[in-house]
Amino acid sequence: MSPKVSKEHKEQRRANILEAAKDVFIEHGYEQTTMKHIMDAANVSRGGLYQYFSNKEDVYEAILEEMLGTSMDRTEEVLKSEDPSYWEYLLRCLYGPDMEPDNKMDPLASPSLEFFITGRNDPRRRKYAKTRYYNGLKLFTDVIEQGKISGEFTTSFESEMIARTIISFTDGLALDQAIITKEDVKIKEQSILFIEYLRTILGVKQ
Amino acid sequence: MSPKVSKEHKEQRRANILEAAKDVFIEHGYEQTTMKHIMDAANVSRGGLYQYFSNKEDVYEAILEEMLGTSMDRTEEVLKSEDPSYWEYLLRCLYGPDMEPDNKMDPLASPSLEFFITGRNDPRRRKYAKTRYYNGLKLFTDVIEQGKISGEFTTSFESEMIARTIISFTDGLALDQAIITKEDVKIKEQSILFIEYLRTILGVKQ
Amino acid sequence: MSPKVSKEHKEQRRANILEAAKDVFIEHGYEQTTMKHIMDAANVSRGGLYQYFSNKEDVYEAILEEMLGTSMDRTEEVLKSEDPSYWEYLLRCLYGPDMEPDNKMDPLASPSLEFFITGRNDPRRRKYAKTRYYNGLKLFTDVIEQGKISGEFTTSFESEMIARTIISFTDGLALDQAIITKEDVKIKEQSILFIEYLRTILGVKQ
Amino acid sequence: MSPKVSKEHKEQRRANILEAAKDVFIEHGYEQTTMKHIMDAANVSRGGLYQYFSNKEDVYEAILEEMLGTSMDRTEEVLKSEDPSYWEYLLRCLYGPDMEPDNKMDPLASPSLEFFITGRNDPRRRKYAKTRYYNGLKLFTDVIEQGKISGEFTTSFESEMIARTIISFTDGLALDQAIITKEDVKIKEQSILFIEYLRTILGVKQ
DNA sequence: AATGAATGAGAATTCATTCAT
DNA sequence: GATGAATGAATTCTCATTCAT
Repeated sequence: MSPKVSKEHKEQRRANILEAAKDVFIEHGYEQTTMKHIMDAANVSRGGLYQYFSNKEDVYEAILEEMLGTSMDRTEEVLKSEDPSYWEYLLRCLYGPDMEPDNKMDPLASPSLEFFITGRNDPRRRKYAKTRYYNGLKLFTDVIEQGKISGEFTTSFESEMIARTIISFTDGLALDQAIITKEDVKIKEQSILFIEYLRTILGVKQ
Repeated sequence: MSPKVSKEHKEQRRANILEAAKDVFIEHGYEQTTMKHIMDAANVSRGGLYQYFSNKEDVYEAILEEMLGTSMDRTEEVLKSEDPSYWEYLLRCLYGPDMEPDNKMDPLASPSLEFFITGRNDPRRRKYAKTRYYNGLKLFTDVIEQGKISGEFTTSFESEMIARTIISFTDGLALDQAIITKEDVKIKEQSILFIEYLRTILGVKQ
Repeated sequence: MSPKVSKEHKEQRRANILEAAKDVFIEHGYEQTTMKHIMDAANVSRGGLYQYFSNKEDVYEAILEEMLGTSMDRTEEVLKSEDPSYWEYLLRCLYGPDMEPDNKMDPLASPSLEFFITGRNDPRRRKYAKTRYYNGLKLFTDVIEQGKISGEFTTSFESEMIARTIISFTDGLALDQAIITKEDVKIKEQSILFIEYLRTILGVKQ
Repeated sequence: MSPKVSKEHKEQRRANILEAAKDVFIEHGYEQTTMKHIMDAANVSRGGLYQYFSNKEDVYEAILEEMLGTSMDRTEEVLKSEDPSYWEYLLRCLYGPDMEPDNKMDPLASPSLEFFITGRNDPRRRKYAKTRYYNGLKLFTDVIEQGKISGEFTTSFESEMIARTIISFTDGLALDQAIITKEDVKIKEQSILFIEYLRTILGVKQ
């Protein structure tokens, strides 16, 4: 009656496939990746793969789901932390715990942008793109709003519009580094300048 | 004896195909478009199409070539114009003659980003992406540099870095409106805020 | 020590599977039905199902076996009954105890015809089809023959040929109602006419 | 501008494929036949075949279309012929010009029945089955009706019901010979008996 | 040059069957 | 005996590209 292999085992297997799939997507990009690539990377048979995911899109959606979940979690986490400063909080959201911009970006950013842009006429994919956008928008808007309330930010600009700018700029950076080269785009330097901009526009009090 | 007429004819035919192809790429996106789509839109036979272009990539490269040419031309044009103000000059580059940002974007931006991002591992495509990037970089850097020299801009930031920011932000905007929706992205409002930013960071003198 | 109980259990399980399988075959037809369908309907695991039947054909053969058995039984039964009239006896065979044709047909007729016709090049299936045919042929021939001997039927036609006609017509009716629609085929009306025909051709004495 | 290969050539090719496909369907049956079989029999490449027919069902529908067309034509033909006798006319419809039943049946009858019965839950196929049924029904009903009017048939039975019987019986015969064997079913003898039946039930006047 | 029929490689998907636990 | 995860063969279908005319 009870299943031969534990449910955890299935979860594990699924997770393994996803891990392998991520690598493949990072290496080949979304469009170029085939189910065969994933099979080979994950060491699953054709049928095995299809047991877990019904097609390539399904695999990628699972990855996105995970990413969105992770980002939500991180957001929660950050929100709970009794950060003394919304400014630092914002920087942490953008550049990680050390608040130091570097030249690294999420390697899944490229295949994700590819997934979204090649599927921009497909409602299903569009929905994922929107979720991703609005998740970010909510996070940044909230932080800025809180900072305003606390008196840390003295800007007269709309919080939401600033939040949008953060996303647009970040996406642009991700896009450019994907299609050109990390080195060419000077992500780090641009980020530093962008931080300056944000500080100014938000009217961050020392 | 002379092939002049026939050559003109060929040019014409090629141009027609490209016009039709643009429409198709705008409608379906780069990946989804097939040679059949182009054939049908351009009213050419299969063989006819292959006489002018050896594959889909070739067609799109021709379109890019034209776009790059046009942008270079526009740059030249603008540079020659005895614009009294580098600031206005910059705005004209970004938002056209009336310097007013609106919600419209180049409809070819989406398929182009798609072309670049899906082909980011292909040196050939990457080269196009780089050319596009560096063309823009050169233009904006030059203008800012000139503005500095003339004393119109009083910034202490590196011209090139500001130029990069312009490109990244613009690309991000283009990307977001492609994958979400014009309305959702509030291009116009974001652009207005971005102009404010530029004005500040460049230290534009009235 | 004795496997009696477990054997009964197995029989029961097998019977359950067959019952469920019948429903599935009736709903989806033979070809469209997959082992998965049967598993789900019977609430058996994949391996469990294969313990009892080695493939879909095997399942259907078991159903046929049962049907043939039932029909033989019914025949026996009817034969034993001290029916005063072979004519009524014949009608009972065709239309059940009340001898009234109606629009209902055996719901397994359709999947069975499908099973036979799609497998008409397979000796194994053909054998089942023949058994079914000759079972019926034997039954009807016997009844007619008996009726002749008893003087109830006064026909000069060969009993076997009339029996064949009964089968062909019945099969035709089953086929047509399967591929068209019960309503469209007017089974009941056709059956009434067919009874008239039989009465005439058999020369049934009141 | 004008096509390289004449339209007739395409028609010819299509017809060739259909001829080959018929043979294959007759040999393997509808379900067992694959596109590969047809490709090989017709000596076309995969792509070539798909240029003419988009899938197996499409191929078979073309065959059916042709059959229905042919049967309609034959009907027209027969109707135009100033046949002196509706009875002979009817026999010609059923058994060809010589009005002699034989053991041969249309070899496409089996795959067609298979096509209809396996697709009985598919509205598209059902429509073909209905068309086929109602075409026949119309033909036979008309002939019988005419025969009644002319006084040649003196039956009091509904023409339509007799017509239905003709179809059901014919279909039953086709089915049985498909799943058993021509020899086993004694088509010729059954047909002779059926003619007797029809003569009686129609009240054919000498 | 132009045509469009023909080609075939490659990707996706399904499902019967096996087999380790 | 039972389970259900895993396998892989078989098939469908699409499209870029070639090529005879």
